Amino acid sequence: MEQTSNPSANLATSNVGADFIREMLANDAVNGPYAGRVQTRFPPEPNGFLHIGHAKSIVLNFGVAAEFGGVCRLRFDDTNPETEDASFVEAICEDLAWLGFDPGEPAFASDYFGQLADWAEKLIREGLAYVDDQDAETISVNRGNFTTPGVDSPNRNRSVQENLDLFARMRAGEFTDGSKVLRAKIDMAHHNMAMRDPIMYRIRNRDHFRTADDWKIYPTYDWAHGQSDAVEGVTHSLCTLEFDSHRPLYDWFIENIGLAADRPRQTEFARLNLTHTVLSKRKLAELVGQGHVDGWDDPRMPTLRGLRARGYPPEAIRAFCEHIGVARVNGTHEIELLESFVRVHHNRFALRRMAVLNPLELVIVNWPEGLVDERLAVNNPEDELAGTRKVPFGGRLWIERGDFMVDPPRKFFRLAPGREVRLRAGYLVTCLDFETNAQGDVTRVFCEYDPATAGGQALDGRRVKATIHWVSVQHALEGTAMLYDRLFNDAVPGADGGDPLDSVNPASREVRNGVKLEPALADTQAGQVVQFERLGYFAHDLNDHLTFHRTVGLRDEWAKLQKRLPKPR
RNA sequence: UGGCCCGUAGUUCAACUGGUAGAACGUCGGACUUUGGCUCCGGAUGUUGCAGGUUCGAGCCCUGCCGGGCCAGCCA
Repeated sequence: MEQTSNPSANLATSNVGADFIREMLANDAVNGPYAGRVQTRFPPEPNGFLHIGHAKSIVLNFGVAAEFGGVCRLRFDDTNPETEDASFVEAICEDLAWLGFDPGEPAFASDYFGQLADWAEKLIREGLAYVDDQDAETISVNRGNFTTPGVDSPNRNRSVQENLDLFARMRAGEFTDGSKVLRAKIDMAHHNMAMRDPIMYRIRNRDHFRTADDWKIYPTYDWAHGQSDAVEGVTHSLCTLEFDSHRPLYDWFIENIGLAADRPRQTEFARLNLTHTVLSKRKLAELVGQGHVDGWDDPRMPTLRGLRARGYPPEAIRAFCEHIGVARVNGTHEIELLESFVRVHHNRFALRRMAVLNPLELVIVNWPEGLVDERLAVNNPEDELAGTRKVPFGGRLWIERGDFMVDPPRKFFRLAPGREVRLRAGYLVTCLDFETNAQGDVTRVFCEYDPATAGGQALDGRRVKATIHWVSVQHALEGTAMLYDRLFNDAVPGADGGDPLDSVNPASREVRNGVKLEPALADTQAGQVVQFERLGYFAHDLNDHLTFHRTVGLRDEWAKLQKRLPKPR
């Protein structure tokens, strides 16, 4: 065959420095048994929602297939009727599509139950599988442990005829759950526990969401996965590191069934871990179950649905997954890196709006009574095509409480008595006075504006050190802001050996009602992400109008400075 | 305890397969700025887990330690 006609062949020499999987693919394109063909799969179990860890696998599997001119299929590993159901199939397809990948016509391991059973019979006939009557407990004990070999089951040497008969009756539903299993006959003394006569089928007299009551026996992961890969023509079966010790078994099944040289091969890579969160289905379920979050789609959850509600764009998630690459080292990525990708995307595309989260009233003492000035504000300085909008400006404005200080430290550039600042897209104002209540809290700030600075520019060229945002009191809409902090206080929850949930941050969400919003915010669509100027990116709630979820804050030099400065009065 | 996998800046990855260690994020400093954002420029950080060995030369090869992860579901 002429390799020059193979588009993948060119990649073989141009992938120096690529990750180990792409290097393998490039090499296989030329030297492998697949004639340059690449086929991968994304194999979720339909018993939970996709999270960002799955996104890494999706981006890898679909990405690599596309790069090498191959295909990647979505296949549901639906081998356990006890926990799986159709609603998850739908949710997973939705989330996959949202991430930017085509679920196509998904495949199901259950599509191959018939083929699997035929192959199982073939192994029985060759004396490589047997029906075991021992109960789960006994099987477990007899499997031995790391230092002691297992002991053979008394049923290990049943005749082929008897095994065939028993297996047929298992299929027919003659036995109760757990009373019998089909096991591969490999080696009870194998140093790899996965090879000590692993279970291929267990009896479950229970309806499956796709095959209904067709089957009374269900294949285990080990028996179903590699064979499903083989049926579909998968060349490279990419999975996570914990399956490393299962690879010999994956190979054993494939080889003993007698599949051809272009059979699938398993390669493991490190799963994704992120600081300040958890990515295990079990722990995620506990967060929901124990009420630490509102649900699987809570904006604090690392699920795709949660991230979507939080305002994380699929583009940023994909870019993050591509950036982190793939290796065999089990590590933990800093959540800040993901956030950085989120900021990069929104900085480019999010419309700028003004909102005041912690309002303080500013009165312009020389503002003409009753005058409303429609100021023109830029929608996105990073995108001229985003245009401008009008923002009403009056004599009473809400400003951020943190933008005024009675007795500011040297590095504070914002408003203070005697200080002049710019009101974004408005005017330059100088603070003349302020008012406090009985507790000494500032209740109002009095300023004088310079009428010659409309738009925010002084004709005499004088400069101000700060620009602050504002919302007209008279025109302000009231909304709700959900301010999120890390879900877990510990960078790596559970690293100390305790329960990861022990470090759940009880203050991971602050609900701020009565936030002041500029009128244009009324037009924000469900799910749309805007930048509240100087504060951060906020995603409009999917259902509640004028409720915004803080996606991520802006980088904040002042906040960093404050941490180093002595506590101000 | 046994087997397997893995150790390179704070973090995650590179280093053309043996030629003297780089990037991104973070961090620090500066420039610019109608967002203390963005952008731009610059700095710092490594005994390549440790100890030997092979070699003219080792992050790459060998040996031994140390540390971490995974494995004893009829979960995946």
